[in-house]
Order: sequence, then structure tokens, then C-alpha cells
Amino acid sequence: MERDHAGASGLRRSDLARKTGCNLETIRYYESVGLMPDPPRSAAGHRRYRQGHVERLSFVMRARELGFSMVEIRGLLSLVERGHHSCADVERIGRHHLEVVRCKIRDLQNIEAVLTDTVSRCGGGEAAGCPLLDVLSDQGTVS
Amino acid sequence: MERDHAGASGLRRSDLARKTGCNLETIRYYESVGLMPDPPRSAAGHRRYRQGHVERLSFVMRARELGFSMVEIRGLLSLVERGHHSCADVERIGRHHLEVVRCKIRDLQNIEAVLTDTVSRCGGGEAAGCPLLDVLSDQGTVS
DNA sequence: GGTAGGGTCTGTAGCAACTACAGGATCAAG
DNA sequence: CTTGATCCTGTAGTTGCTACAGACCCTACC
Repeated sequence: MERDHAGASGLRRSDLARKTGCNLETIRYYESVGLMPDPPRSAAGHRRYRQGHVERLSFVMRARELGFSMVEIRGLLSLVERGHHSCADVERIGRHHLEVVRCKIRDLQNIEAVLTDTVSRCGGGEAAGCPLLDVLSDQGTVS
Repeated sequence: MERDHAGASGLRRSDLARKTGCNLETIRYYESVGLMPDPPRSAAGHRRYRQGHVERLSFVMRARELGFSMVEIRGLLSLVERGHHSCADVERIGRHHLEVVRCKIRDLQNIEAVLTDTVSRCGGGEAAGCPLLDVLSDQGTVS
């Protein structure tokens, strides 16, 4: 018996990890920081999860994949909990996060431009020193 | 006297911080992890820096601005130290880092696409629940 | 010469967001 | 009943800093 359909007992931590693709230890970590609730325990103190935990952990993981911070995720979850009649709050969090993401992209694109230019001058000729070391040593071109 | 032109004594840590724009504590941190050498000390044990330290710290800071990890910077510095007849090694580090940067940009652009799409459906109509919460709750569209 | 205020010294703790291990208890199968 | 897998807890490590406490020192001013 694979215990997956949770008779009287529920899912073990390893089951939850397998079902969600989450790292085993991370589950415990999410509990410790309040992203996941403390689950019920078996007589011996082992965690027993139910379908709701699978869904909640999946939610958290998808939010992490989208780069939401744990503070933001806590915010989203609390909005979910209280029945989402505050869709505008959700949108606000989403829009703010989108701005953060776009900002990171811009920063990285600036870096990429400098590196691409610099590295492209590398292979050419070993004429006047190393272009990358020059960029790093002189007044940088990083805006 | 501003002590900047370093008579018999050299620059204090705060001088180095001001000249480079580096945080005061970060200088000590860079020393502790070997990115900066242990500087000479005054009789009372205070750090005294010279122009070479200014240049080295500037190098480190520019490399950090370009997103190089501290391991990579240590590598670059050791190539600088030994006289850079190994320009190909520098280029290899640079190209590898460029790949990492491009990879991060791609990841963030995927995130941006999902968020942009989702959030754009938010303001429209409060018809069928919250688009962002739906994306997070259902099978995500995150590739 | 004394003192007030800054600056400096060290070690250590904290941040995000995990990951990994040690050492012990427990569970399930043979 | 034993064996091996899994579970439990607490704690330490990662990256790249930043900040604090408590002690020392240095300089300017009176």
C-alpha cells in the first residue's frame, strides 16, 4: 500500500515532497517561517499532511518560481485565507513585484551589454592588454 | 590637514571608504574573505591604506557591479597579480559569467511575461475571481 | 593636562531562502 | 526481531554583506 490515498493517516513529509517536487527539508523550513501551517501529527509525532497542504505548498512554490519574496507570499496567502474579496490588494502586490522584476532585468541587461562588448574585444588581438581587466581597472563604463 | 595625501601614515579605513564609495564594514569583510589584503597597521593597530588599496578595492567593486561572484573575483585578481599573460583565462571567466547573466535574464523575462499577462487581466473585470491567484492556485503557466 | 566627541578595533549576530548534517526515535517488511 | 528506510529535532553552512556592542584610541579644544 502506497499510503498515497491517505486512509486514516495522511501523507508523510516525503509524500508531500514527492507530490509537489519540493525539497524535503524546505517543507520543514516553510513551516518554521509560517508559510505552511503546523500539520497534525501522528501519535509518535510524525507530520501527517492532507490534500490542502499539497495545494498550499504548490501555491507557495509557484509564487517562488515567479520570484515573489516570502514576505509577499505571506501577504498573498493571507489574502487568500480571508476569502479574496480584496482582489485589488492582490493586484497591487503583483504589479509591485512586476516592477521589481523589470528593474532586475534592466540591471542585468546593462551588465550584459558591458560584458558582451568587452568580451567581444577579447579574442581579437592580444594587442593592448586585456579588455576585461581594463574595464575593471579603469573608470568603469558601468552606468 | 586632511590626511588624504598620506604623509607617513596612509589612509584610514573611513578615507578608503569615502574614496571608493564602499561601505566601511564591507572593507573589513573583504579583508576577512581575502578579496583585500591585510593592510599595514599603525602602532595602535589601526589600518593604514595606500593608493594600491584604493585601486584594488575599486577593481573589486566594479567586478561586483558587473555581477561577478566573489569566487570569480578572486580568480580574476589572482590572474592580475601574476602579470596577465593569461588573458585567455580572463576571457574564459568573462564569457562564463556572461552566460550566467544571460540565463538570469531569460528566467526573469519568462517571469515578466507571465506576470504581465496575468496582471493585465486584473483591472479588467472582477468577473471570475482573481487572475493572479488563479495562476498561483492552478497548474501554473510557468514554463 | 584633561576631557569630550569622534573614529577605530574586535567579535558576533542578523538578513534571505534555503540546504545539509548529526544523532536519535520510529516504522514497515521480512 | 532485526534491518534499513524514514522520521524527528536542533544546528551549522551557504552568499554577500550590514550592523551592533563594548572597548580602545586619537584629536581638538580649553
